[in-house]
Amino acid sequence: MLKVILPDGKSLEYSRRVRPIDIAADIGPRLAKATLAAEVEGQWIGVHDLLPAEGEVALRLITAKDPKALDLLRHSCAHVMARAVMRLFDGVQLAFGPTVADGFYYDFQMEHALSEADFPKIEAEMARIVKEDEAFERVEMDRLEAVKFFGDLNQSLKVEHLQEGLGDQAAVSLYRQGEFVDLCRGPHVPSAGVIGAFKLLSVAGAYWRGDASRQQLQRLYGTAFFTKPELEEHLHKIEEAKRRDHRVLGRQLDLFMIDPDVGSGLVFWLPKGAAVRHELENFLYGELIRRGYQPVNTPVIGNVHLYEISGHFPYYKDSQFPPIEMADGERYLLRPMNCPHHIMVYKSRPRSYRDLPLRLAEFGTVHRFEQSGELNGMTRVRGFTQDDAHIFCTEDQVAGEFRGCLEMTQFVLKTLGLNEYSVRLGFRDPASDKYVGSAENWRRAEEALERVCGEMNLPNLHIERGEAAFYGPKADFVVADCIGREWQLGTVQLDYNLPSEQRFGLEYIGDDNTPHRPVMIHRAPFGSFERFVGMLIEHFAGAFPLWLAPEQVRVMVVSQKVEEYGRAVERQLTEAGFRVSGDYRAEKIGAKIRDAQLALIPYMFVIGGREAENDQVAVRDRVEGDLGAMPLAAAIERLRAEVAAKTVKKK
RNA sequence: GCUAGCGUAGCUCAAUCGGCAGAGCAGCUGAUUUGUAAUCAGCAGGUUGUGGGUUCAAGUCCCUCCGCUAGCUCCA
Repeated sequence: MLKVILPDGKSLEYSRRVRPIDIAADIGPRLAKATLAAEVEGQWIGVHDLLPAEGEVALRLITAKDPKALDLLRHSCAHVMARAVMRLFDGVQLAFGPTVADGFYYDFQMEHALSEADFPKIEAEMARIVKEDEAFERVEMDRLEAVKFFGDLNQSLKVEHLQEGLGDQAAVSLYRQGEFVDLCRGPHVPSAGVIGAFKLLSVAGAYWRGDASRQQLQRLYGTAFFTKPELEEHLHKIEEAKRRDHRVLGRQLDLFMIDPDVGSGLVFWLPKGAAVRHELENFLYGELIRRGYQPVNTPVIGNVHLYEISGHFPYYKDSQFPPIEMADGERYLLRPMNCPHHIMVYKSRPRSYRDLPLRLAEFGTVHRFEQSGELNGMTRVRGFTQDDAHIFCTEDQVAGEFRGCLEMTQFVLKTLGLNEYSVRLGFRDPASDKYVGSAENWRRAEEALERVCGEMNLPNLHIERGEAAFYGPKADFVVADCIGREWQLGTVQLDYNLPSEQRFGLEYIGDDNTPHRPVMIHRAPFGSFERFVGMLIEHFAGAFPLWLAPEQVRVMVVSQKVEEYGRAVERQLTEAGFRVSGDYRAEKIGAKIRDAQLALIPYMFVIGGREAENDQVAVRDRVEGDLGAMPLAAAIERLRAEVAAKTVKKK
């Protein structure tokens, strides 16, 4: 006898083995039709899966209204896609087919190279399968039995996974839909007919089991929704996002460029982009001074010997610009990071505990030879400037300093209105051998970090094992770009390694008159100016707040008759410290306004005969429109206040 | 680096089966002197990413290299 307890407290009893679909049917035929899955003791199961023969289970029926139901639908759609591909092409080996943030993919190994030209054909076959509306069916199997089963089907990737990838798991589950069957944990929607709308999006390569040394599979991406309007809205959103891509806006707004003749991944900051960066540098510099940092400037190249001591040189050899060898045999490396140089500043004289914490800051330019396929606009480049600093402190000061770094990063992000980010604690993967330093140091560092972060109110704080730097654990501020890719911006990293005996052997004399070892903190609130500004362009869709706008005001004359007064206004704005330009073309005022609107200039000062007579300007706000005429002095005061407050206007 | 796709004027894009490289915007010149999102006319702009091949003929087909895009791998 099985007792099924429903969420509303009612219960049903069964003396035969039942499935969720049976229970839904007993409650009502309409519910049976709408039920996609069931939740039993926190686990989702399929509608056709058998419940236990006896005992008591709490059961919740899942319909399309459940937010997680979309995942279920997409995973089922992935199976439908794989089925269509297998129907259309020969020799298809199945790999994995999970859901991702906005859709799903399936990996295949097959002779035919898939391309977008194949999409209509595959989509048509998928539509046929959806129309056929066959049920998904769960099959349980002993693992060895499954090895034979997939072996008979010539699915060698599945056999390999069953033999090597599943540990000592004894039984596995398969899902079958018509002639298609795959190893799958499930659950699935009851039948394919539930899939209301789907679309294939792209095809790309992916390594078997994410290992670059193994064979490459073809990964087919798609997405699915319960209804067509939802799909269309999603596709529309993707189009909108493309419009705010920093690479597109960077060109349109003349912010930056990359010239392949100079080198891939090497960014030119054009005058307008440089203006934005300059404002950000000023802002950060002020914060550094306020928070007790001491700015330094250090060389952008250094003797290879230095990086051998730090351990970077042999370790990251492949992703560095190769060293320059001089006639005397000395070798110099374009620096891939600033830390060793700041360490040399620390070492330039004996240090006392009274010097600590020593906070050395530098907008330091570094170069790394990233693989060509990893380059991306401003977000992944080969030369970039970090808003870097290194804090040398005592063991006792670590928690407080680390906290200070996190607070500064939060302050910076808040000032810019960047509130959508998550904080990732990158810890060591104990199974890997890529880390240096004693297990004891790692344990201490990770504990300290977790404690400090836990005390603060950090958004979406989560731990990821294996995400640590090779020398210590870190806290990364991760922001998603307009098409959903995640980028690490700010970072705070703890380092017990570089100060150690094996590396630079840093010391300070304590109040007990004996030498002690300092701890190092690496931190960069922006990460790099390149990546940060790339994200900011997308965040603001190119419409920077007044204090950052490359061009803050455009003066425009209604007629060239008042050009003289216009130029006087422009001069006064320049003298008041604003970035300003003037439009004295023989165009209609409507055309000038349109051009300024498209250039996303925050303020337009319109000047005609009336203003010229009264020493006024007609102020137009890019977002709010015409604000009417006011004395020039009042307009300047208004702008000053807005710049000082670093106001971020909601669109 | 790997897999796939793409590369035409400064930008966005055309060019049917391999048959005279073209438009809009931007630029320049002239006219127009304008009141809150596009005044009109004209001019100029190209070794179709590079190098090679096939062909009577290549933007179009094939190969090489370079670059870009998506994903994978990587990210001190």
